[in-house]
Amino acid sequence: MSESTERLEEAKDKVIGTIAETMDLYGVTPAAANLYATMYFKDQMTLDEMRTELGMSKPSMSTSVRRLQEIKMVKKTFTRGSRKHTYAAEKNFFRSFMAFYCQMWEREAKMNMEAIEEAQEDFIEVIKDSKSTPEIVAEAKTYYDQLEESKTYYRWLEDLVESIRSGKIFEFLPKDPKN
Amino acid sequence: MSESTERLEEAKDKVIGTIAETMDLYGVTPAAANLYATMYFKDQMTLDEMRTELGMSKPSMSTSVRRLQEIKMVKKTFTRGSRKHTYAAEKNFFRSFMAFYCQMWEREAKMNMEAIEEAQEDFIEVIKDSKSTPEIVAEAKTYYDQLEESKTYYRWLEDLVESIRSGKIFEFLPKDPKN
DNA sequence: AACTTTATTAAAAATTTATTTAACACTTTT
DNA sequence: AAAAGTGTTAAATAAATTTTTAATAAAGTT
Repeated sequence: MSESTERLEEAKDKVIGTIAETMDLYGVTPAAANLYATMYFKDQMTLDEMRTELGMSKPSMSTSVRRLQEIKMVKKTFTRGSRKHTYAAEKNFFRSFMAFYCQMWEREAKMNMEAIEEAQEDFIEVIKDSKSTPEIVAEAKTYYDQLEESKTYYRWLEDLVESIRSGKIFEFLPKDPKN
Repeated sequence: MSESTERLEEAKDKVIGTIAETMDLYGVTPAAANLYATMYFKDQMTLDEMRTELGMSKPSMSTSVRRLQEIKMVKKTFTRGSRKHTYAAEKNFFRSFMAFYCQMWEREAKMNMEAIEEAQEDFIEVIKDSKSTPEIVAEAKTYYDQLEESKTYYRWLEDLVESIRSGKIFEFLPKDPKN
C-alpha cells in the first residue's frame, strides 16, 4: 500500500474515531456508532461489506443498521442488479440533527404533558375535597403551580421542534452566516 | 393515610414515572433518573433521605447525585446546622435544557472540528504529494470537500449554543408566546 | 419447484454497566 | 485526642445489554 493511501486512511480514521466517540450523545451502541462513522466515508454499503470492514457479525450489522435507520442516520438505497440490500449514511448532519432531536423532544413533551394534565386533575380534586386537611390542600396547590410552570417549558420545546421542522429556525440562525 | 394524601402521592408518582422515563434522553441511569424525578417534588434532600425514599444504597445515591450535578440537574444546597449534605433538583427545565445540551453540543462541535482540521491537512498533503496517483488525489479531494461541508453544521451548532447561552434564542422563540 | 443467496429472528455467550457490600478517609463533636 | 457521623472510593456482585452462533424465513434464480 502506498504512502498516500496510508495517509488517506489515517486521516479518515481520525474523523471516524471522533464521530463515533461523540455519538454517545445519540444513545447508540459503540458498534452502531462505528458503523455510522465508517459509512460516512462510503457511498453505500451492503451488510457483508459492513461485516468485513468492521470485523463483526452480520446480525450485529443488521441490528445496528436498523437502529441507525430509526434515528434517520442511515437510509436504505436501491441498487439495481444487486440482490443485497444497500445502505447509505445520511451525510447531511443538519438532517440527522433535525430528525433525531425532533423525535426525542416531541416524545419528551408529549409524555410529560399527558402525565402533567392527569396529575393536575388529581391535585384539583384534592383541593376541592372537603376531607382534605389544610396542609394537604396547600401541598396540592404548590405542586399544581409547579407543574403549571413546567408546562411553559414543554410548550417551548414543542415550538422549538416546530421551528426546526419547518426550517424557520434557520432564518434566525443561518446555516452559513453572511459575516 | 388519608384518601387525599393517597391521591396526592399517586398524582406525584405519575409525573415522577414519566419524567424518569423520558430522562433516558439525558443518558443517565434509571437510578439517577428516578432520583431526579423524586427530588423534583422535594425542596431538598440528604443522601440518607434519598436512600430511604428510593430504597437503594448510599453509594448509589452518591454517584447518581454526582452525575446529576455534572449535568446541572441537581445543585448542592447549604443548610446551616446540618452536617449532612443537602441537594436540590433544578426545577427550571429551561436551565437544565440549556446546561445539558450546550455542554454536549459544544463537546461534539469541538472534538469533531479538531479532528476535521487535522484530517483536512492530511488530505491536502496527499493532494500535493507528487507520488499520489490521480485516483488517490481525487478521493482526497472528495473527502476534503465533504468535511468542509460538514463544518457548516458544526459552526451552526456552536452558534446555537451561543444563542442559547446568551438567551438570544428566546427573542426568536419566546418562553411564553403572546398568542 | 428446488436451490441459492441474503436478511432476520431466537437462543446463548460475552461484555459492559449498574448496584451493592465493605473498607477507607474525612469532618465534626465530645 | 478519641469517637461518632458522613461521604467517597474499591472490589465484588448482580443485572442489563450487546454481540455472536445457529436456525429460520424470505426472496430470487435456475
